[in-house]
Amino acid sequence: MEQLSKVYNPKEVEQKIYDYWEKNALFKTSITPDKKPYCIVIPPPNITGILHMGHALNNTIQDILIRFRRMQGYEALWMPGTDHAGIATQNVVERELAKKGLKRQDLGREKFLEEVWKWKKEYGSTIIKQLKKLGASCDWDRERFTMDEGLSNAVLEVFIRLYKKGLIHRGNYIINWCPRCQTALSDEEAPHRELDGYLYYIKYPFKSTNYELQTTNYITVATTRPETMLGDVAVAVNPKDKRFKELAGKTLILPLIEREIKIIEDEFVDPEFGTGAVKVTPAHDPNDFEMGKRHNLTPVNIMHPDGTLNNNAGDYEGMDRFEAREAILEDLKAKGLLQKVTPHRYAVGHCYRCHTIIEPYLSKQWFVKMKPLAKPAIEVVKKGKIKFFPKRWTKVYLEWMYNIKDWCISRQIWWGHRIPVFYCKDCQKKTGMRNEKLETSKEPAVIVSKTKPGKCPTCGGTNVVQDEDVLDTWFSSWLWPFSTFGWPFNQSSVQKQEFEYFYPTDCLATAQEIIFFWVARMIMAGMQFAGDIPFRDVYIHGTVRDKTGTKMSKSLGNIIDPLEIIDIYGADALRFSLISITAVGQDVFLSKEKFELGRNFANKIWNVSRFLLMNLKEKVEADLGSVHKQFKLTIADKWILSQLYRTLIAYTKALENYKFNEAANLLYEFVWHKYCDWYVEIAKLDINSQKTQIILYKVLEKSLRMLHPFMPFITEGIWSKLDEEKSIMISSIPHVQKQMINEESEKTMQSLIDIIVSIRNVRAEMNIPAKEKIDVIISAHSERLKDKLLDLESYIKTLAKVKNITAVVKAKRPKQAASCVLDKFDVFLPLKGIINIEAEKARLNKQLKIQESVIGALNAKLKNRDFLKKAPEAVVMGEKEKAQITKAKLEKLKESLKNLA
RNA sequence: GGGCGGUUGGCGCAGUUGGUUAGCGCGCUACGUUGACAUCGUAGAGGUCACAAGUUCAAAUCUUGUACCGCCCACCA
Repeated sequence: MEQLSKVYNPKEVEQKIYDYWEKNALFKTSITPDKKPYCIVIPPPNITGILHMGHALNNTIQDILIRFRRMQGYEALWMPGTDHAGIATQNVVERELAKKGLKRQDLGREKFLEEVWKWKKEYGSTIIKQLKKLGASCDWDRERFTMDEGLSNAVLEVFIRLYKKGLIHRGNYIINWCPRCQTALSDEEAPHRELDGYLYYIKYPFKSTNYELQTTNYITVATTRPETMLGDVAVAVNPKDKRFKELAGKTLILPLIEREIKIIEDEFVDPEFGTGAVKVTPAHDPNDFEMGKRHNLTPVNIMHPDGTLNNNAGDYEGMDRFEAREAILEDLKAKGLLQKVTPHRYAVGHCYRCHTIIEPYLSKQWFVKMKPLAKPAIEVVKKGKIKFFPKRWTKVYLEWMYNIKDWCISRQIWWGHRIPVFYCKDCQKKTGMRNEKLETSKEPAVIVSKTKPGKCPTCGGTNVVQDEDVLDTWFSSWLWPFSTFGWPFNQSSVQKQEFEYFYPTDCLATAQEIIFFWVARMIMAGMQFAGDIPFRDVYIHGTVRDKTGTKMSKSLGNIIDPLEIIDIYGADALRFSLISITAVGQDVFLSKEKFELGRNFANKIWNVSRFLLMNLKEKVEADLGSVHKQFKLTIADKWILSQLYRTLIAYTKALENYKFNEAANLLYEFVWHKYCDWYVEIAKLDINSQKTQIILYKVLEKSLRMLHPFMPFITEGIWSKLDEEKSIMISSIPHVQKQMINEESEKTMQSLIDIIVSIRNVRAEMNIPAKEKIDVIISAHSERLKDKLLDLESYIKTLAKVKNITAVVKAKRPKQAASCVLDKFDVFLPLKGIINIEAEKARLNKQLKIQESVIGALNAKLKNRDFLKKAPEAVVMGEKEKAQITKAKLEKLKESLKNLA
C-alpha cells in the first residue's frame, strides 16, 4: 500500500479529489424508487457574490447534511443555482460603465441588458467555482439561475395568477425610495438604522394682513426633516388637545413658500410629542399620506427621483435634499422662524444595497396583497408541519406574518423580470384615461400577458406598450424551491415526477437576516402555487462576525477570506473549524487562528492513517461484526469498539437534530483522544497481530466515514489509499452494533487509564526522567480486580514506562514509596532514597483536600433526611457508593501521609 | 416602544429531560524527539458558572427581578 507524506498537504489533493467526484458523477441524483429522497435547495448566492464566511458556514452546513444523508442511503439532492440580484448586479455593471464615462441611459435598455448578460457570463459563476473549492456536493447538472427561461416563466406565471386573483394591484402609495439607485424598495429592503439627528422647531405664522402680527402670532411644529416643509399641505393637531381648541380651520402661511395651509384635526397626532402640532406632508411621509387622504388634501411632491428638489420647491429647486435642508434652516433662522433645535435620536430606513438614506416617496407601484397568502403559511408553522431550529424563530416568524404588510414588487431598474403588463394607448385615449389613473384590473387599458399582445383585446388597437418596471428580485427567489424543478409543469413530464419525488424539500439552511425576505415568502409561495410546504425544517444558523462581534463586511475591512483560509489550511480545516465553534443558532466570532483547530485535527487524522498504512501487512477483509468470534479481544479492543459505537449513536443523534458542533466535537474527541491517544498506543504492543490490525483498520475506516460529511477531502484522500472500493462519498454511515457496547470493558479501561495517569503524574512530580524505567506495586481492592490487573500489566509497563509490576491485594503502603489512591486500585512507587519527601507530601495533601471537599458534600447530602426520602433510589445509592469510595481513599491518604514522616 | 440572544477559569466557547470532583480549544507552567504526528506527546496550574430572590432533598441547568453587552422589529412627526 502506498505511503503518505509526513504532513498533510491539502493543496495537493483537494482539486484532484473534487474533479474525481465530478467525473464520476457522484453528486448526480434521479428518481430512485427504492430510496427515500432527501433534498435541500441552496439559498442561491448572488451572481455578484464572492464567497465570504457566511457562505462558507451556510454551505458547509448544507453539504454536511447532504453528504450525511447520502451516506445514510437517501437519494440526496442538493439543488444549486444563483440569483440575478437585480439592484446589486445592475449597480456593478453601471459602475463598470461609469469607468468609461457612460450611464446606462446612454446605452438604452436593450444594449444595457446585453452588457449585463455579458458580465454575468464572465463573472456570474465565480461563486459557484468557490463553492466547489469548499467541497459542495451539489448536483451541478441541475444548476439554475433566477433569470433562466424556465424560472422566468414561473415568475410571469405567478404574477398573472396573483393578478387574476386580485392579489396584485397597482397604486399610488408612499414607498421606500432610494435616490441613489432610483428605485422603489420593499420594507425589508430598507432596514432602519438609528441616527443622531435633531428635532427642529419651526414657527408657522397665521395668515394676517398685518405683517407684524405674522411674526408674533404663530404655531410651532417640530420636524426631523425640515426640507419636507416645502411639501406641507396642512398642520394637524389632536381634536382633544385643549391647547389648540379654537385653532382648527384657521389658515397659516407656510414660510419660505408662502403657501396658505389650514390647521386640521386628526386623532393620529400625539399631543405629548414635540409641540402637539404636526406638519402634514402627504407626498413624503406615510402617516401624512394617510392623513392627507382622510382630509382630502392634495399631496405636493417636492422631489425628483434623484433626491434633488423639483419645481414645487421654489427657490430651492435643483438642490439636493440635504443641501436644501441646510439652506432652509439658514433662511428660517434669518427670518426668526427657527424657534429651537434639540438633539434627537431617530431611526431612518437605509437602502440595503447602497446604504443611502431612504426617502419616503409617493409613487405609483405594483403591490402584492399579502394577508391572504400569509394565512396558510401561518397555519403550517403553527401546526408544526414546518419546524424552525432553533425553535425561538417560530415566534419571530409568526409575529411578522401576523403583521404582514403589502409587498411593493416593482423596481425602477432594468435588470430583472419585466412586469408582464401592457397598456393599450388607444384604449387610454378613448376612455380619456391617463396612464397614471390606472389602478384596478378592470381598466380596459391594462393587459396582463406573458408575451406582448399583437393587438389590444378590448379595442383591437396595436399601440401597446409594456410596463417599464421590473420585479423585485425576491419575487423570483420566493419560487425557488419549486421553480428550480421546472414549475409550472406539463402533465406527466419528467420534471413533474421529479418534483413529486423530491418536494417538499427536507431542510432549508439559512441565516437569520433572511427570514422575512425569503423564508417566509417561500412558505407562502409554496402553499399558494406548489400546493405544499416548500421544506419541513428551517435551520437558522448564526451570523459570522469578527472577534469584536462586528458583522464582517468588505467596507469595514474586517473580513476573513475563506478562500485564503482554504489556501493556507485547506477546505477541511475551514469546514471543521467553522462547524465546531458554531453552537446552534449562536453567532460566530471568528479570528484566523481558530482555523488551526481544524488544520491540526486534519493533520492528526492524516498521521494516524499514515501510521496504520506503514504497519498494515495485508488488506483487511474481515468484518468487525465477527472479529470477536474469531479472536480473543483484549480490554482495550472491547473498549475502543464500545466507544466507537457510543460515538456513532451520539453523532447520528446530533446530526439529525442539527447539532453540528456537537457531532464535530464527538468525532474530535473519539479520534484524537480515544483512538489515537489510547488505542493506537496500546495497539503498538502487538501491532503485527491480525486481530489488532483488523480493529485498528476497521475503527479508523468507520471513523473516516463519520468524518466524511465534515471533512470530505482528507477522508477521500485517505480512503483512496486504503484499498477500499469506490468513493467514501457513496459508502455508508456505519451501522450501530449495540452488542459491542460493553460497560464492563469501559470501566476496566477507565481504571487502567487512572493507573497509568497516576504513575505518570508521580513521575512528573518527582522529576523521574522518561527513559528511566521504574517498578510499581499495584494493590487491587479485591481478588477479582487483581486478576484483571494481570490483563493490563503489559499496557501499564509500556505506557507508564514501568519495569516490574507487583500485583497484590489490599496491600499497605510500603515504606519509602510514593502512593496514589484510586477508585479500585492503589499504586505505589517505591523510590529508592526518596527524591523529595516534601513534593510527595504536597501531592498527597492536595489529593486529601480534594477528597475532603468531596466527602463533605456527600456527607451533607446523606445526612439530609429529605434527600434520602425524596431523591430517587438510584441517586441515593450512587451517592452512598461514592461516599464509601471517597472515605476509603481519605483514610489511605491520611495513612500514607502519616507513614511518610 | 416591543421582542430576542448573551453574561461559565487569561482569551474564545460547550454544557435541553435539574443529581458528574463543571468540560473543551487556545494560551500559560514544567518535562519530553522510544520513527504516525512539534500542525506532536506527558503532567500541571487556573472557574463556586453576572448579581439578587425564589422553587426543589438537589440548580450553571427551572421561575422572577436587576445590571451590562449585542441583535431584530416598530408610521410617533
